[in-house]
Amino acid sequence: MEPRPPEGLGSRDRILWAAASMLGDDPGAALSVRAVAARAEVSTGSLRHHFPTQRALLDAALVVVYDYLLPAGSLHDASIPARDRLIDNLRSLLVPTGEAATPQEAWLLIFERYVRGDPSDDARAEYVAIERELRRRIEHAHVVLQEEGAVPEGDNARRASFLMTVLIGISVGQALPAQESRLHSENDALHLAVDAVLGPQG
Amino acid sequence: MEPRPPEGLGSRDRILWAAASMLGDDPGAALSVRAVAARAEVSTGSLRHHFPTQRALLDAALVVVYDYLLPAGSLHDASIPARDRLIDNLRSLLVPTGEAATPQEAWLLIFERYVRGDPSDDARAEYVAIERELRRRIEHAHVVLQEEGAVPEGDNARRASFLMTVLIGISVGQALPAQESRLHSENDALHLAVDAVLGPQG
DNA sequence: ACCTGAACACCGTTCAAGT
DNA sequence: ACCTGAACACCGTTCAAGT
Repeated sequence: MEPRPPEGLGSRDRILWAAASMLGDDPGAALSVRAVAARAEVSTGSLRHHFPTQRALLDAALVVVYDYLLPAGSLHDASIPARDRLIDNLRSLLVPTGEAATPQEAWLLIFERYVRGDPSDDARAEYVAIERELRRRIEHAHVVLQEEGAVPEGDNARRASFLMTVLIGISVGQALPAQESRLHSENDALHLAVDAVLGPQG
Repeated sequence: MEPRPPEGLGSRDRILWAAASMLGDDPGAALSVRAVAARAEVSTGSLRHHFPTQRALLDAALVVVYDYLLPAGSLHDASIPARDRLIDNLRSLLVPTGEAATPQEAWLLIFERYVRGDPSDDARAEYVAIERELRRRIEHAHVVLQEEGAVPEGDNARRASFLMTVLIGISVGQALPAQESRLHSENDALHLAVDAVLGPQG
């Protein structure tokens, strides 16, 4: 039942294949050392040799998944300022997908499934996985921009966590009644948040 | 060196005291079963008896910290840095009030009244008024701090709008399922947001 | 350099056994 | 009911030892 790594791959590539395939099975998967090493059919020591921390492994796996396996937006277009690309990337996460056509529908669904009436452990886990995947996409955007030197080193998980909070705030704000156009204040919030994260110079 | 629980407390209260004191030492503390149990001087089994999961323990500890130990409105206390007072002020807006006892209940009510099924104009106006009042409180905090010269001149409405978005994000985050303690990331988000608004020097 | 697998120092949760 | 502490099934990281 367990999928096995393609033949002819070196250890490092088997590890990346294993991690990517686990994210493919479940984008919110936890990626523990032992689980990835087992699927890659290498030892935990070998995994640690190629990827000194879990962060390093996760970052490398996300590059494989998002840059190599999934279509890219403007993220890699070096002619656009890093700040704008990050904002584009975040904005793309705000677009409702799946069953929901509007922010109202989207959040009503989310609350129905994951908030109302003491949701089951399965339901909770499902939401946690969804959020983790979004977080990872944001982290990945940071890694890409960092590789260009366009974004300073720093705690990308922390940055992603903050930006996730701002995105939730904006998205819920879209669902709530408002007197005037939100377009300007949403844009403004995204810019302020991204500047807070990228540092003074932007 | 290790602080010891006050005498005369029952196990449950010793556990809460231990958890609260650890959060007092470091709001980002991890609160592991063993660490809390050790400071409380009870067994892990006893801790689990009173608080069946880490979530339950953390939630109970947060109630102690925020509702019981920190009821002070610090806005006018010039001995506290402006930045900290603004954060305190924002945090006070996050505490559920009225009919709702939890963020879950609060947001379910809000969505029921102001989002589901094309709300009436009256309902919409009601929400707009609530949000305006919250915005005003945030703006007011800016004004108070500006009068002291502790906050630079600037567009307070814009600042309040951004902080409102972040507060909504944090509050909805509190209602949604999460795997780990949100305490640290919430704190972090508040700090990042306030720094973004107050400018580089803080 | 690359790899192994044990060891270390942690987690949260469960549970038989005591009082 | 309350409490104990061992046991279980996990973590991520380190490291001596092999090739």
